[in-house]
Amino acid sequence: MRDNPLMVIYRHLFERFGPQHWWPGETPFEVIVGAILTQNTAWTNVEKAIGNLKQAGAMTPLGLRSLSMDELAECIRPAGYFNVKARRLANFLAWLFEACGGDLDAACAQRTDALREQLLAINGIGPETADSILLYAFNKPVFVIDAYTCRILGRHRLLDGPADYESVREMMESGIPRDTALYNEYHALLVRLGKEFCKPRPRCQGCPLEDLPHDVEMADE
DNA sequence: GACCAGGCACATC
DNA sequence: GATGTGCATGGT
Repeated sequence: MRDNPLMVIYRHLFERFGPQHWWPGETPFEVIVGAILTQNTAWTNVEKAIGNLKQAGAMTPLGLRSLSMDELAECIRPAGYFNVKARRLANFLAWLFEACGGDLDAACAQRTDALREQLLAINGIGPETADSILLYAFNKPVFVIDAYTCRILGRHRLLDGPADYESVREMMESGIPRDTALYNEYHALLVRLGKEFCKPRPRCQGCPLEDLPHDVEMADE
């Protein structure tokens, strides 16, 4: 395992950045709401929307369900795409109450693959959002793949060209020990690295991976 | 003012 | 099946 490039990257990142303590949410429900709100959106904007929801007493399944669509959209306006995301939150809630009686523990008690399938069947929850919920709200060992992950792996020549979500996920899950805490930390570290060094226009000087093989010019999106 | 941010669904070819 | 487009706010 020492020479596994994925674990080499992990060690570099952990040594440089330390534990990230993700996900920034006080409850599993808040993590789920955040996962939907952060779709293609900066987290700073999501925080404002979460603050509005808390102020409205809507950071529980019942509380959120009591809001009208207009009230919900108004609360989450700062997170962008507010009409779309209001519908997506409502879709998630509808599933939670219909399938699990509004009880997240009941949802969590299911097999991981069955739960993942149900989440993916909800309109507005795609693979990244589903896996973020599984890992960070339900503590299931599912590796979350996002744009940063693909970009970083691509630039370090660990992907053969553009790869689809599932194949990248399988690569990560088969390449590192199946461990929820490790998955949690690793993904958070990749996002941290991505935010600081691996934007579409990369800034590689000082990057903790700058001594590893990489190619900043590679077309990767 | 352009670019970017922890995507996804849907239309079109 | 692949590719393009709409959705929207706020920070840099």
